Amino acid sequence: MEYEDLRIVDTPSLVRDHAISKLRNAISSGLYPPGARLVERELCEALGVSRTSVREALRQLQSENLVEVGRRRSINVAVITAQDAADIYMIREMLETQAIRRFVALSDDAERKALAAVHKRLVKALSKNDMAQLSAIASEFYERVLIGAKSRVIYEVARPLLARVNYLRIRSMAEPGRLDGGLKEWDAMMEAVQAGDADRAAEAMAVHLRNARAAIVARLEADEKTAIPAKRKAAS
Amino acid sequence: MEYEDLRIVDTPSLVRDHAISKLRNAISSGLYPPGARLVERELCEALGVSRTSVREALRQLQSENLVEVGRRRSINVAVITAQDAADIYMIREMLETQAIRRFVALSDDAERKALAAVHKRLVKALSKNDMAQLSAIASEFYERVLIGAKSRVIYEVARPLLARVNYLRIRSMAEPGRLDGGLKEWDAMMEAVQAGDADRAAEAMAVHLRNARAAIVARLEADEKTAIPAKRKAAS
DNA sequence: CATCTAATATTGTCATACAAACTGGAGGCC
DNA sequence: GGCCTCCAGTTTGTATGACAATATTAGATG
Repeated sequence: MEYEDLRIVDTPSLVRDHAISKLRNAISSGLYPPGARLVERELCEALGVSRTSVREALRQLQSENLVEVGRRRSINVAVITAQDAADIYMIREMLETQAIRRFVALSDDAERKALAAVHKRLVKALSKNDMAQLSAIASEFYERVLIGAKSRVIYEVARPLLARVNYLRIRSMAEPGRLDGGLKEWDAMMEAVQAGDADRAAEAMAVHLRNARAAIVARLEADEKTAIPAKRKAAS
Repeated sequence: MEYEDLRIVDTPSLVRDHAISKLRNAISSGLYPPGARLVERELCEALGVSRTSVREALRQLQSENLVEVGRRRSINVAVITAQDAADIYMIREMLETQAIRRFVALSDDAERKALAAVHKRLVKALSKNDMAQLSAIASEFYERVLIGAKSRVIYEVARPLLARVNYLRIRSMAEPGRLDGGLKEWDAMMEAVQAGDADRAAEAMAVHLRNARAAIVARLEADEKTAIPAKRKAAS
């Protein structure tokens, strides 16, 4: 999920970036669940960095809408409502259908091969019902499509959206029937990409995201109906 | 362009936010042109705040892609290529047509009235050929549409895109013929909104953004052909 | 048991400090 | 004169410590 830059030039790896990616992971994985309060001092200890760095990391996560400020200036993991999820998936559909079209048109051989490899791993994980693994691989698939589309802007806009729904994916894939349906969707996408058929690839992506959206929105709406939790604490 | 929060509760106005909005303005207005290097110490002096605050502000602007890190860690005002601009406008078209549809469906009377008022000011400024003014009002128009669409997600995704092209708008509107064409476009949008015709409003927005895109991309391509400036300094 | 008050935590901001990387120049060398 | 090297000054990244203004909690009190 996280790739170290292997570029020869320039990458003294910043403490801040490390902190950001740790926090992102903690949120994606659900270690810090939606609504959990993030206390600077605790994060300093947990990450072993100074408050300076933690604060800069938080500012960035804030811009990415992974965390939000509560009424009293507290920083909480962002809560995604059913409405939010519906909108995010709608926008993802717009962006990622466009992205996969460009992937078909612009990707080089290595990129297509790499995508196929990811797809293969996906199928394998799918057969094992390993949700966490599956979610991580799916993330990588989407991301590779975005990268192969070779548009800085599309990447910059779509990537944060991916990050925001990351932690929802595990649950959505656990919806009954979602797994099998999912398999066909991934296959269709991959096949269209390899056939170089942009229209079909885009349509397959659209179908996939619409189905994912339906599953996630349904789940969130069900959640919202049952529970209005007042406060949630972070996992220790 | 910048509205102070008038909410009764909670708004001790942070130094950091002040810094962010000052910097945003400086970039939008062209005071800090694309490529200009932003030196922390200078910003501290200019803004009269500590390095801590400046750095946190920069992190945020960085997430918003208004500034980017140069090869050796320097922070520069983001340079937008013709390709970037084309993509940004493509995405804006997707998002803002959706937004104006929702505006038509969901806005209340006050919001429609406010939008009409902005439109009126727009027309006035247009007749005076006051580009800077015009750009600011146009910004407000787009923003009000986004707000009236009542989708947190759409707003969060589209708003940074608006900010990124802000400084380009002045130049694009100066393109010959763009002004008059622009007037018709705005009128069409406003009329459709007031008629409650979502389809027509969306189409008008799409046409408007496509035209704006064409003007800006043409301008940027022309620029890129003539000059490959090595370094640019910030205005003092 | 409800409330008010005092002790404690948390956030926002500033001032410093210092290492590492980078920049620009002064001299020195050919 | 042109070129290279090494030194001093910049700039960024990070850590600390301090302090005011609020929140939150715990306690004391009726």
